[in-house]
Amino acid sequence: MDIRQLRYFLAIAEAGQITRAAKALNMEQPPLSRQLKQMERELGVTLFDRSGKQLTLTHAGDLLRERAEGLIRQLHESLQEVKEVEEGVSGFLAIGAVVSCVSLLPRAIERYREKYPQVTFKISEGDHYQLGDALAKRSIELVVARLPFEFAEESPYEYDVLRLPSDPFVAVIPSKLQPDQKQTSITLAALADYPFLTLKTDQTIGMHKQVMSEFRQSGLTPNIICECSSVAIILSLVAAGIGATVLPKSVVAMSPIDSLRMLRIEDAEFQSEVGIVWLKDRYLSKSARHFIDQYMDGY
Amino acid sequence: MDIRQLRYFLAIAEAGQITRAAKALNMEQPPLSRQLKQMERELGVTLFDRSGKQLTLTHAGDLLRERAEGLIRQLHESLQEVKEVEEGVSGFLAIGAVVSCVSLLPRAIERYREKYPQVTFKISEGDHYQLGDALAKRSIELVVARLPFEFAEESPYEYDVLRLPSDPFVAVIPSKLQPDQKQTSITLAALADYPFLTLKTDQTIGMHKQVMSEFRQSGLTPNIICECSSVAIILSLVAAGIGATVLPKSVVAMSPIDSLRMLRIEDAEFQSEVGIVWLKDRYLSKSARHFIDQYMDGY
DNA sequence: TTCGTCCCATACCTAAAAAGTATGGCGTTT
DNA sequence: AAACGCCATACTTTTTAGGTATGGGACGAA
Repeated sequence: MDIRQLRYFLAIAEAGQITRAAKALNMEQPPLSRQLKQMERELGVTLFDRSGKQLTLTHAGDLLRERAEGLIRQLHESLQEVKEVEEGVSGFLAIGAVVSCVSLLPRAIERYREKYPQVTFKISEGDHYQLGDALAKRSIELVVARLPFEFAEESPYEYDVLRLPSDPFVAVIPSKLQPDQKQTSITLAALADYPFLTLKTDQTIGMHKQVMSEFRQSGLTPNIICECSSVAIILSLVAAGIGATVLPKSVVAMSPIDSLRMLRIEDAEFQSEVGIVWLKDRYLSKSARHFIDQYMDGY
Repeated sequence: MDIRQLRYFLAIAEAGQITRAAKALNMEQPPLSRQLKQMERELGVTLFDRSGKQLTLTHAGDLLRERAEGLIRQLHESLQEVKEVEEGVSGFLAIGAVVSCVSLLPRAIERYREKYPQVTFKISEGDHYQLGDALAKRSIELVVARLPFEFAEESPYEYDVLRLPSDPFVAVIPSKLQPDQKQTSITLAALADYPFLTLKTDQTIGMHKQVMSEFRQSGLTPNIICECSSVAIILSLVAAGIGATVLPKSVVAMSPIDSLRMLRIEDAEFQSEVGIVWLKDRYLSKSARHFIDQYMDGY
């Protein structure tokens, strides 16, 4: 049974005769007659009562008419839905982000949804390793992360990257250890005097290395008293006065807390590169492309 | 977009590759490749991500898979339903009956539903004229009526008839006018002495004529004091003692009332022929055929 | 790295199915 | 009775799907 045959059948049912239906379908009468007959043979069913001068539906035919109308309507709707997903105006977009970048998402998503209100999001958070894995498994399409995006010695995948405006590192110091309200910056050397907290796990070590190398270039070695695995932990420790740390500005700006102060670092060109990362030469949904394009256009 | 293509698409989605799907479909790989490509072109949609070694569904493809599965399932179910209606195991059966025959329906329907519990009924009641009209308009398929089934001088339709066991006419007499409890029969002559009620309207005159002609053959002329249009009216008038009448036995037996008595008519072969009537050489649903067959088998 | 394997895509050919044409039969209408 | 309208059949043409041969690209093993 074929969609075309269902259409033919409906045309005949509506016209009440084959000749007129054939005209409506822009075809000749004999092929239509044949299709109807074949359909009835295939189903083992009499669809029309031909005994009168006018073709009338049998009970079976009337039921088929109802069902066929529904099916054809549903088919159209489904194809329309599929097209919308393809065009990126509907469907969903799965994005992953490292903790230190989640603060960038709300604004981006808000902007995106202004243009494509039908698109929903699936956001996951993880370290570079988890996110790279998720990309490979295609459970997410885009990653927002600190650059460079590396999660293993040698990944078998290649990535495309869109660099976002870089995010300057700032010093984060407990208010109680830095009572001078007017001071807005600090030197690396002064910073190295504080007990130091760093964001580091076995899996995510990139930012830690970047910060350390900056100190090392100035001949300094901070006194690391704690390695923390999450931003929430490190900020709460700083707020409690345990020590100071260095974090990308956007991370700190997201959660302003009275008990800690954010200071510019005077003597270092010290920035965290942030980027949107995706698998190179792999299929990217239109939704994901739109997300990227939004940044491309923006800057 | 074609059902076949949806099947192909689902096979590919399930197999994860075209070659294996082609094997499952008992066809070669190139035609399947082409169909998929054509489908994507037709929809303007990328359904599979071919960049990996394994074909994976895009978001649009995944949506189409869901929809296609639903559509194909529904199509099968619909065709199955249609076949069931054709076979007469499902659907409905529209029957008309004259008032004096409705008493025959309950048992017939009960018996029918034992065999075809999925079939529902639409019953309408009317005179010969209305029922013939309904047959012509195909709003009913069968009529149960007194024979002969004639409703106009010349009907443009021909009918097929299945005669049912004939229904003897009985005299119906008010208990108060016939106090002898033991008497079970009466002569035409005795009956003609009662004030007579008859079932007759302008449209339905058959039974009246039959009864009158029977009296006439015996040289009797009943004293007709009232023409009634319905069984309910005539029975209530008899019960009230207004007069006597003659009705088919089944009609009276249906509603036994203390205040009236039913007597066999001794000296007349006096029967009402009952039959199932339908349009000759016209389509009859299987349900209707089954209904007729049930009587054919029964007797 | 290179070779072999697996899979998809393309080009070309064959087969099947659908559409078109011509025509005849049947029933209704005038 | 003749004319018309509609359906059905037989036959032809066109379209579309399916099959065969083959090449290119990715992946894995040697």
